[in-house]
Amino acid sequence: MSDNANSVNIKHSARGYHHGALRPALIDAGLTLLDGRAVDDLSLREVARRVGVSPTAVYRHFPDKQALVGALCEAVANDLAAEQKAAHDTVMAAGGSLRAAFAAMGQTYVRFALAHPARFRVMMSAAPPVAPSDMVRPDGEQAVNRAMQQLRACVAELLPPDASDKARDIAAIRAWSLVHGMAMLMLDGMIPPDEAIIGSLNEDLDLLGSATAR
Amino acid sequence: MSDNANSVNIKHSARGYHHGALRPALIDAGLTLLDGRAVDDLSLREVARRVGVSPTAVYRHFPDKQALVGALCEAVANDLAAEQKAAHDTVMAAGGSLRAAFAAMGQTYVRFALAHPARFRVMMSAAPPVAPSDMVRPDGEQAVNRAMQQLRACVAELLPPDASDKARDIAAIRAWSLVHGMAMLMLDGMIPPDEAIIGSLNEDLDLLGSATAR
DNA sequence: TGTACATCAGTGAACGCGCGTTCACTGATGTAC
DNA sequence: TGTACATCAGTGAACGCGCGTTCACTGATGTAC
Repeated sequence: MSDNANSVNIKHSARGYHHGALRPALIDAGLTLLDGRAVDDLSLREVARRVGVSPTAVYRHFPDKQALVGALCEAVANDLAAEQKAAHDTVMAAGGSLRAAFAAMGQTYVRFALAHPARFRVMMSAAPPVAPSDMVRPDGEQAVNRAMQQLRACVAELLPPDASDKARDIAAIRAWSLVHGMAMLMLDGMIPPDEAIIGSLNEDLDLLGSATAR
Repeated sequence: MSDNANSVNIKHSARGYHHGALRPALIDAGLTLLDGRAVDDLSLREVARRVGVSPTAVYRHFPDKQALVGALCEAVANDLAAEQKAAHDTVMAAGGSLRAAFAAMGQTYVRFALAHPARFRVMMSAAPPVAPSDMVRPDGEQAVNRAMQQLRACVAELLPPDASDKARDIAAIRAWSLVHGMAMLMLDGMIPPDEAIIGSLNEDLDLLGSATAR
């Protein structure tokens, strides 16, 4: 879905696109444009332009710009989830430990962020920053969280059977925080995007896993 | 500097502000406006408006908007550094361990982000997101890093004397990543901003300290 | 102490820009009889 | 098979908006003689 397919020229008839073909094309164009632009520099008009369609046409498929961005967010979350799953499965298929598979997922997370900074950021913008007054999650942006279920599931398996649900939650949050923080600091240029640093996650994730087992 | 001082009405003469008084007032107004707006919704014109000055006046003190934002970034970094130092010193003064002081700094970091989401974000935007082509840090935005020296210094003290420089770097990066990731995930509404979760940093930072000591 | 003058922090009007969104419309597609 | 018609995904012009930045300017301040 996020493949760099040249989404222009998929017109097939004078009418325009085959039924339902414009929506995925718009999402694809949006993702492609995000490789080079900052998140806030992405405009509805630009997406339409890239697909070769008038800005108005977008409104046939999304109620407004926010909905378009929401669709982008979901697409990115799905891509990341797929890459994480692949990393996990590859390690397991090669006879690796569950912990090794867990670490591989974390490293995939960071590498994904580095490979697609703006996509990664738009994914995190799904849930709008908490407003000062309402800290409650506005729900509806659960695509990312769905993607994170894998991580939770993996963490849960790493913990001893008698671990409480709360212990599992905390462990997952710790792991996600570590990996997410490293990704963000690298994206923001605060720490160098070195593979050596990403590699150090192997040990950390291990630690986080065993530590919470207590 | 970031205190919520009412920066309007500091005019003293028909001429306008006392020599050099506008610049800090603009920074102060910018910080205040960031409590309620998203980072990208902050405009130069709005900052000027709040101080009660024409947009053009800003250009007497900053070459362009980016310079204004850079000044905001630096101010926030200094505020955070001050709060971290205070947290550290308070623990130490109460006879706490160096590790406890270290953990207190980390928790202060997260709480600061929660208290001032947009300020925190503008601080991280100091270094523009790494462009696809040039991964090199554009330097000049070292205010944040200067603020992080404290953390590095504290981590260094926690490590055994024979630890290599690289080990110290990695340890500091781990700690910063964990704490930063938690802050960002909370700001983005991905995990609840619970004090219980922030409290769990006590154990984690401990672990990171001892783990890297190996 | 007074006058002439350079400095410089402000003003206010204007610019061009791209944006998200709305409107009335067009014309091909697919369906009912 | 042919005709009438509803559907609906597109068009293109237009809107109002606030933005960052520029321009020529004004007028108080501080200094030199």
